Amino acid sequence: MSEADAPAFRYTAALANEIEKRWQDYWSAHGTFHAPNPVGPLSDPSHPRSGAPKKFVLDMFPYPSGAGLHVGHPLGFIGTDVFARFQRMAGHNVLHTMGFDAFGLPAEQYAVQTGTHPRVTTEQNVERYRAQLRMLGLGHDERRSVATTDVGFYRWTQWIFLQVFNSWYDEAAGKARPIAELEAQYADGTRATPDGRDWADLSASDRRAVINEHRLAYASDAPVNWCPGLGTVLANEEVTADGRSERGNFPVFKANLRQWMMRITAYTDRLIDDLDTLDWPEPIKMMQRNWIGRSYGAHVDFVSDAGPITVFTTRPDTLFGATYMVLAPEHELVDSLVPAAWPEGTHSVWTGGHASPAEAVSAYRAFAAGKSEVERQADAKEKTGVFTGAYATNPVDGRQVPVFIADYVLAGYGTGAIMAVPGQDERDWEFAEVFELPIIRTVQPPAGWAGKAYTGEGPAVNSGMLDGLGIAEAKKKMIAWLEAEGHGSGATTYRLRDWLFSRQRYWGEPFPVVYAVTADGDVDNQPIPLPDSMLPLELPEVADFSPKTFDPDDADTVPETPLSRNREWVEVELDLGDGLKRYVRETNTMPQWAGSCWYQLRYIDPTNEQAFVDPANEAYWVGPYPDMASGGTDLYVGGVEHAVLHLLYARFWHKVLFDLGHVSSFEPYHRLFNQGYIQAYAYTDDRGVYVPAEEVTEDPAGVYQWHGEKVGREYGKMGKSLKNVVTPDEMCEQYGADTFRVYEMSMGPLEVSRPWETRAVVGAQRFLQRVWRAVVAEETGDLVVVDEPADDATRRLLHRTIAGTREDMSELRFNTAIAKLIELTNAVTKAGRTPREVAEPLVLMVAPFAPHIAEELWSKLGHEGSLTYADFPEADPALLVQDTVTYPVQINGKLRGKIDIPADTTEAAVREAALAAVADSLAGRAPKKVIVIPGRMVSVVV
RNA sequence: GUCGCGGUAGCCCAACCGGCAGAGGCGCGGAGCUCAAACCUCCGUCGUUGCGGGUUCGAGUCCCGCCCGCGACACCA
Repeated sequence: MSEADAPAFRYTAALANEIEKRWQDYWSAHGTFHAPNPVGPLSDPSHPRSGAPKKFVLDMFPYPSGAGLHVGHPLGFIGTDVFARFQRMAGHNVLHTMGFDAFGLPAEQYAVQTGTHPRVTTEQNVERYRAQLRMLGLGHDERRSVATTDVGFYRWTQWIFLQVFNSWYDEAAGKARPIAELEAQYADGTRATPDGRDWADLSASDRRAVINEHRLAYASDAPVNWCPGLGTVLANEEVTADGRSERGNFPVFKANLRQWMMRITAYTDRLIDDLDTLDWPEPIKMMQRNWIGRSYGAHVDFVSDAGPITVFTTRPDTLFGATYMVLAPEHELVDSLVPAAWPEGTHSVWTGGHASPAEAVSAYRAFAAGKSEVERQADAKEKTGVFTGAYATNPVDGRQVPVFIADYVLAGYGTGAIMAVPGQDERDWEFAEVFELPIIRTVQPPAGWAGKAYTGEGPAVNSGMLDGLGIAEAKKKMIAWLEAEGHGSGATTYRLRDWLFSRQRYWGEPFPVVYAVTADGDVDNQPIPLPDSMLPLELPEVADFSPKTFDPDDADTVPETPLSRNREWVEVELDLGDGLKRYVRETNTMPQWAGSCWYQLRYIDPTNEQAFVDPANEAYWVGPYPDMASGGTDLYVGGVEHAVLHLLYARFWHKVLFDLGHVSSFEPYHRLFNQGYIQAYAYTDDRGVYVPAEEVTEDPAGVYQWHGEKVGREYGKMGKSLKNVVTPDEMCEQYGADTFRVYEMSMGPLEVSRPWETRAVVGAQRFLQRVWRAVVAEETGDLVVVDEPADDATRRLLHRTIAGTREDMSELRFNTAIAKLIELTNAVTKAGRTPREVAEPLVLMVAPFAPHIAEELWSKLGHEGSLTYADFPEADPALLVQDTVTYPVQINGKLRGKIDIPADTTEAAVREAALAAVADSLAGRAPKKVIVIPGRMVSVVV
C-alpha cells in the first residue's frame, strides 16, 4: 500500500506506530497500570482505584524461548489485557502483569545449543519478550513482573519447599500440619514409634528417619521414570501413554533410583472435591478427575498357602462370580505362591507348556518385561498369562479358585491383584475364554442379551444373600458382610501417584537440603533441611552445565547431576545448631513446575523481603469473597495443555500453604479460561518440501501455486520448519499494534482455534480508520466532532451498543463486542457527522481493544491524561426499549406477513392486526389457533 | 474403544429461554470519487444450518440414531 500521497492525518500504519510509541512511553512514565496494594511499598492511597473492588487477571506465564513470539502466542495475552482494561474502566482495581517461567528444560536446551550460560540466554530472551509485549500495548504493572530464575524469587520457592518438607499430613484433621507437632506427639508418647522404642532412646539419625517417613516432601527409592535421552527422571504426568517423554519423545524406562517425591496423594480427595468450587471449563475438571482416578470399592482377602492375597475391586457385589484371580507378574507374593510342581490334572492351556510352575512364571515374566509399552497396548485385545500352580479361597463360598499372572493386571494400580469376574467384566471374560475358565453371571442381563460380559444394571443372581438386589445395595451389603466376617473392607483407591519432584539438571532451583557426613566420611542418607536463614541457596557456577545424556535406548544407565560436578559447592561445613559440621548438598534440582506452582502469589507482593506475600495483600487480591469461597485469581487464561500438570501441582502447593496458614484461599485459580490456538496453513511442493507460505497464491480455480508451481496445502501449527510463521512484529509494522489486537480479538471467540489469515487483517484496520475519521479530519488533523445532539435512532443504537458491549466484555465475548462497535461506527460513518455524545462513548468502548488510538482520540476530544480510569459508558435503560415492534406473522409455520405495531399494544390487539395482515393468505379459512408471543411473533394455525 | 468439544454463506464467525437463518469481518461483483488508479464511500452477492428420524403451531437451538473433524484418556479392576 502506498502511503506517499495519503492525507497527512490518515490513520496509516506509520501514524499508528507513532501514536503507539508515544502512548506506551506515557503509560510507563506515569505508571498507569500500577495497581495499588492495601499495604507495603506498592500501596498508594492516592490511586484512583485504591481500596476499590479488585480483579486479579492472570495469564499462564510463558517460557522465554529463543525463537520469540509468533502471532499465535499473544492471543491470550491480548484477551486478558482487553478484559483487564475493561475492568479498570468499570471501577475495579486490576492486577495484571506478566512473568517468565524461565527455569527448565527448554531454556537449558537452548543454552546448550548456543553454548552460552542459561542465565545469559534466559535474560536475553526475557528482555526480548518484554520488548515484544510492550509493543503490543499490554497494560501490565511492570513492577510486579518476576522470573522464576530471579534469586529473589527462587529464594521463596525454596522457602515453600521447606514448608512442604517440614510438614506432614494429619489424616484425622484432614490437613497438613507442621512437622514439629508430629515430633511432639512422638516425644510425649501420644504416637508410638514404628518399632515401639521410646523416642528418647532413638539416635538423632533414627529420629530423622522416623520423621522423614511422614514429610510431604520426601526422598525415596522407588521405580521412577528414567529418560536417558534427556538425562533426567520425569514425573508420571510428563510421560505419554506409550512410554515416551512428552518433551523430546525419548523412550522412558522404569528404574529404581533415590528421588524426591511430593506427597500429593494425601490431597486426592480435596483435589477432586474442591473442583466443585471452581469456575473452570468442565473438560478440564474432568481431565483432573480422570487423572486422579478415584474409585470406590472394597479390599477383599483371598486366603492362599502364601497368606492372604488382597485384591481391590469396584464390584464387591460380584464376588460370587469370581472364578479365578490374577496377579501382576511383578506382584510380591508370586514367588512364595508358586509350588514345586503343577497340581494333579492341571489343564494344559494353563501351563503354557512349561514343565513346572516356576519355569512358567519366569518365562512369562521375561515375555512381559520384554514388551514395550506400545506393544503391550497394541496386544491389549489378546489376553496372555500363565497359571501359578496355586489356588486361593473365595471368602464368600469357600470355593478354590486358580491364581494366574497376566500383564493385563497392572502392578501400580490398586493392590496389583484382582479377583476375576468374567460374567461382569469384559477383560476377565476375554481371559476366561483363552484359558477356558468358568463363567458365572451374578447380574441378570436384560432379556435378549446377546453380548458376553454384562456390565450394566440388573438384579443380582447366583449370589446367595445378594440375590435380587440392585448393584448399589448389593455392594453395600457385601461390604458390610466382608467387614463383619473379617474378609475385607470398603476402600477407595486412586490412580494418582506421588509427584516425582527431582531432576538431574543444572537449570533449576537447588534443593535447600544437606546430608550429614560422618566422622569416617560416609554420607548419611537422611536429608536435613537448611534453616530459612541460609536461603537463598544460589545455583553455583559449574564449568559444564550440560546435562549428562545417554543413548536414548540404553536403559542400563544412571543419571548424573550437573551440580555434583562442583565439589566445592557440594561439600560444605555448616553450623545447623549443633556446631560446625561437614555436610554434602543435595545435587538434584527442582522441576520446572516448582516456580509456576506459586508465581501468582509473588505478583501480589513482589518486593516483600520478609514474607513470600503479605497476608493483608494476599487476602485482598486472592482471599475468599462471598461469591468466591475458594478465593484465587479472578481470571486465569491459558492453553489446555496444562490440565493435569501445572494446574494440579499448583493446586496442591496452594492447599499445603493454606493448611499451614500462609494463605487464606484454598484454591489458586478461581476462574479458568482456555484460549484456542491460532493455526496456519503450510504448503509443500511435490517433493514434500515446505515453501514459504507468504509467497503462495490461490488461483480462481482454488489451486495453490508457488512461483507457478502447484503446491499442496496442510493445516496445523505455525512454525519455522513449516515456513509459515507470521510475527507480531511484522503485523505491528504493517498495520500497527491496535489493528493487530482488534484483528485477533475479532476473529472468533477466544476459546476457539482458528486459522491465521494475514489478508483479513485489513478489515480491522479499516474499522479503526473509520473510528479515526469519525473524530479527526484526515487532511487537517482537526476535530470534526459536532456538539449537536444525536438523532434519536443513533442515540438508541449507541445505548444498545453500550448495553451489548458491557455484557459481551464481562463474558469475554470480544468478537461480538467488536461487531457491535463496528456497527455503531458504520452508522456514524453513514450519517456523515459525529455528535460528541456518540464520539466519546465510542472512543471509550474501543479503548480496551485499541488502547493507543483511543487515548489519542480521547485527548483530541479535549481530555487531560489517560482514559485508563475513565468510566466505561453506561446505557440508559429508557433508550433500550423499542417503541414499535415488528411482528412476523406465520401461517402453519410459514412466514406470510409482517405488522409494525406500538410495543405496548395488548395481546388481543396484536392478534387482530396480525389476522388482518394475513387475511389474503387465510382466504377465509378459520384459524384453529393463534399464538402470540409478546414482542416476538404471531403464529396462526389453520 | 471410552469420554469431551465442535460441524451455519467461498472463508473466519453471529443468532438470548425453541420464535423472521445473519451482527461483524475477509473475498467476490457493481456504482460513486478520480485524467486513471489506489484509498475511501455506497449498493449488492452468497444457504438442503453435516446426514436421517422424532417432539412442537414453530427446531440451527430440544430428544434419538448415524457421519466427519479436533482433543484427552486408553486393559485403572
